[in-house]
Amino acid sequence: MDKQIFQRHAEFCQTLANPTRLEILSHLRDGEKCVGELVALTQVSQANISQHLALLRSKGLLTTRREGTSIYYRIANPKIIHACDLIRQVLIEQAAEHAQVVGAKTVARSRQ
Amino acid sequence: MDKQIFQRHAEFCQTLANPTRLEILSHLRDGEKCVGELVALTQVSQANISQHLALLRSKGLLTTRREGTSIYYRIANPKIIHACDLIRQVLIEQAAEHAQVVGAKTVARSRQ
DNA sequence: ATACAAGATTCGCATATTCTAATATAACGA
DNA sequence: TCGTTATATTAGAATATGCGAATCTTGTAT
Repeated sequence: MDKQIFQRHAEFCQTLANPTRLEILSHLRDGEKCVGELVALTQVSQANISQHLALLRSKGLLTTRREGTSIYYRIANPKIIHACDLIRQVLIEQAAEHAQVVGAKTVARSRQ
Repeated sequence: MDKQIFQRHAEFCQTLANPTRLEILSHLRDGEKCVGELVALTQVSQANISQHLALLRSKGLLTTRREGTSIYYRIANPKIIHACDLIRQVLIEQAAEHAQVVGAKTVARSRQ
């Protein structure tokens, strides 16, 4: 089997496996933003935002553009957004299923 | 902003962020398999496969069925597969883009 | 009851990730 | 050139993750 692809796939998922990075992607979904804007939007420290941006850039998820002293980041490939949306959907479905199960159990308990 | 959703989304991605777990999901994509089969298919130690299966189950990605002493695992929600496929696609596109860039650079270099 | 086979769990170590604090760099204006 | 603003980088501590080795559970057959 080709373990290589699973390795790279895992690394990609690892890149998405951080709430701050997901929030950054979410803020960039409808257009580029500079670092300062992202800091303000997320309320996360500048250093930390910068670290996450560097990581996302190094993994090819973001690209940059300089304008004066500001650096604007934007999403490199719109499919990244689609992938995030799809995962979000699974998440919502799972939550719904879980609620159903909990609900069923509660009903069962109330009938005992 | 609702950080909660980013947190849960990140945890979900974290669950997918391991090559062995992705390989397990890949093997289960067309039907359930028991632990021993997965061990044989992946060539990973039984203890480790079991650990990964437990994690995937605890996160709601897999469900189980017992048959004698064997326990069969299967994917809980087919959308999980779709999400994996979409990420795989992004991965492939990125690889293609990267190859293009590298190719362009090589051409440029050869023209110097 | 005993033995065996299939899985699960626990422990401990090695490695990876994330964050904060401090510092560095780069562009710009006076 | 100097100061200021925007961003990047580094170091180090805290926490999380992944894995092998050993052990435990459970089901089944004798």
